[in-house]
Amino acid sequence: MGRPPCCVKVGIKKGPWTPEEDITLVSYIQEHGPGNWRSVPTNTGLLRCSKSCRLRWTNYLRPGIKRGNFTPHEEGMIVHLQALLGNKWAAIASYLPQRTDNDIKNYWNTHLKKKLRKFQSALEPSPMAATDEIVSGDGTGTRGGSSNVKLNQSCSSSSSYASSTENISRLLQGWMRSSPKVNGDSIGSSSSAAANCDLISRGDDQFESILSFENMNNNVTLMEKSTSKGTLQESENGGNSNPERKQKTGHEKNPNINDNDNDNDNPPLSFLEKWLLDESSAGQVEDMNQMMELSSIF
DNA sequence: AATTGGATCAACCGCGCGGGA
DNA sequence: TTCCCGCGCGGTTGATCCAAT
Repeated sequence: MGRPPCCVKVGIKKGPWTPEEDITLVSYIQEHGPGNWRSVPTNTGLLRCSKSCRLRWTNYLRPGIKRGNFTPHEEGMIVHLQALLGNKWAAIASYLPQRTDNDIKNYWNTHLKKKLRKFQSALEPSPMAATDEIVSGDGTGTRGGSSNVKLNQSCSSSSSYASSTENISRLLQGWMRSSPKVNGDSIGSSSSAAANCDLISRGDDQFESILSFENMNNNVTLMEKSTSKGTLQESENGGNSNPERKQKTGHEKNPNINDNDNDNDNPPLSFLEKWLLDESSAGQVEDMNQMMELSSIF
């Protein structure tokens, strides 16, 4: 019954990736490009299953990935898109090309859900209000429930591995210079935590805001179409600028892309976004205003 | 200084879909 | 038409970090 796990083979390694494994994988993909994951472990000699290789690449090593703090703008977009699409993290990630679905999912589960919960309890100051899940379709309980929202620690909590990822980043930078733009963005930076922290500390929020906004703006019609039909149909060229994230049509378990409860339970989005903005650092106001305008479209 | 418990995030698991044989 | 395989997605887990006590 059911398919056996992909990693049942004896000798398949699990757990955290080592810098050496990362370098092996990156070197291979530099040469052959991403894809054909089945052959990656065989050709590289990595003792990992194909799935693990793909995941490592898409969630961590892929160029153009931004790690670290989510900007208020990004938060707003995620809240928007989550309300619109439900827990379709891959679809949401396609509107934030610098973020991975895993990142967004984690950020939602650890930060935004709490914020929303707080927000709802602020709206309904009943002692019972805060106990319920805000968004259904989420289904997962969060571990812990403290309102102590820590900002992203990935910059400060440098491990011994961080310096190793810098090496990988250097490796990738050479590749980026000679490769076509990834995901249509021209960040061209690295996947390393260190390099990304640098990017963030330089304050490139404005750039990403513009990027995100333009990306979203390009998809207004698409999303309108999608919602009116009740199914998510990403266009090949418009919505999904990430070639690795082609959304399969008809892949949804539930044809309703909106988790039904969202419409009823979530507060008005623009109001919510304002609140999110207040909670977060100042700045981004103009972009957020644009977002507000955009939100009225929905 | 040691302990404890919450927060975070990388990685794994299981399932469904699409394409090819 | 059916079956098998590879891929991608969403949910969940576990290791680690960090702040509070």
